[in-house]
Amino acid sequence: MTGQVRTVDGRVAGRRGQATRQKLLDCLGEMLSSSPYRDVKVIDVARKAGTSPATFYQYFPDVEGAVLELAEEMAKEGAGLTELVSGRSWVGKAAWQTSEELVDGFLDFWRRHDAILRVVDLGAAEGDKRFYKIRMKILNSVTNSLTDAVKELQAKGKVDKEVSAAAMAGSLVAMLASVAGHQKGFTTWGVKQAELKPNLALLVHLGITGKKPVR
Amino acid sequence: MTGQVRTVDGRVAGRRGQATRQKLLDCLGEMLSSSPYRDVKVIDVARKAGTSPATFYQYFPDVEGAVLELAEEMAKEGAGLTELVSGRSWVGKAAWQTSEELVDGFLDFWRRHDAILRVVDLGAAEGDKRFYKIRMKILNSVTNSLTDAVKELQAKGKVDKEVSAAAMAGSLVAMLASVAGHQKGFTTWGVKQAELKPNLALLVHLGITGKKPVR
DNA sequence: ACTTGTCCTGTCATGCCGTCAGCTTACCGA
DNA sequence: TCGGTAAGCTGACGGCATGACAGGACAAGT
Repeated sequence: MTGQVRTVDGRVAGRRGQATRQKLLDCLGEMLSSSPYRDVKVIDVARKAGTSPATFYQYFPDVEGAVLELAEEMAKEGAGLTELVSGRSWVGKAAWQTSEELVDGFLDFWRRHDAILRVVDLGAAEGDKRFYKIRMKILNSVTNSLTDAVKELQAKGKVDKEVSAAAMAGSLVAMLASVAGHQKGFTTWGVKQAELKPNLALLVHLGITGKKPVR
Repeated sequence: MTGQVRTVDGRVAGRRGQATRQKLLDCLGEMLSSSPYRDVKVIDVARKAGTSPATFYQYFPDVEGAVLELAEEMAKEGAGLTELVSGRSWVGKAAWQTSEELVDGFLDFWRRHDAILRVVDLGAAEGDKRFYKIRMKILNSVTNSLTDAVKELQAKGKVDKEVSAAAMAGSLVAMLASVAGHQKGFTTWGVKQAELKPNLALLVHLGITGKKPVR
């Protein structure tokens, strides 16, 4: 289904080609971490990878195209975030643990990929469907699981029927994503990581179960 | 305090100068709404304003500098967001109304300024202190008020002492900002505005008071 | 009309973008 | 071993954005 990796002009990439392609992607990732997105130039990425701009254009249509590729890679790993929610219990003490682990896992993932996620976020906010799709792919893995959790609790009568499961899950995940994206900001401002996490977990718990946690 | 408006080379701008400067800012704002940040070029802004690139550089060091100016303008208006929280009641039915109005006001403000806020968000996430400061200026007006509200409730013994007021307020505001930034995304996906707002209000209420709302 | 200071633009050097033709390298079958 | 073929890379080029400057246009006061 994925087919082979192809160059822009249609050739199939061999071993060597894939290597340089990957090197370009790696260097692009580094550049994104170290300088503003607006200032990342093809020529810099190429230089950093020890090759020429022309080579870059052989594998990617432009910087944006390469970023999409990078984001795609990350999204695959992001699918694993589902496991932070699915199959977990949202009752009693276990619910608190579930909340904490979800927050932990989420913040960690975001911290590891903050540079690319920033750009994906921007692209999605600007209305670019390709970026939006990738963002969804990552967030949905968690959102859907959370939505199911809420619906299940509703079925048992433990949560008000009025609550829209999807909206609630979506809002919580958006919160996590946003806070994760500005983690550095929070700490610079004076809120410590140590008190940030429990509060996020508390909000998640409140949002899903509608009750204060039992610790 | 603000002093006079000055050109890059130090001259004070007169009436006519201020007009073209403002026109450039307006056009920049439009461009930001209609095309990706990365693709906004000085020459396009200048053309749209019916002037030349050289004129642009007389008033702003670069695109980023002009965006900062635009953001500064918006931040002034954003200070008014405080009134959505300060002096409101967080007890009983009134608390629900306060929550709803806060969400309403916030989403509305964000929708009106989404293009610039996107860029400010990006700049802040990338670690640019100037953008970060502006973001804080806007969010703090709400965050501080919310923090006070939580502390007050804590003093009355209505909210657990363990809760970090600042972290809670910060997380809620981050959530609002994030959801606001992806409003279009939510609707495209299938969550309607009508069910999004009550759920956000519910989360705000839960976060601040720790209780389910009385409607 | 002349001066003064503000305001705008033509022009130019510089540097990045994106493309192409052409060169080198690796692989493969005869 | 020897082409043949496709993959892989780059130098070079026209085109366009950037950013600096000097000089011209304009308004207001004298």
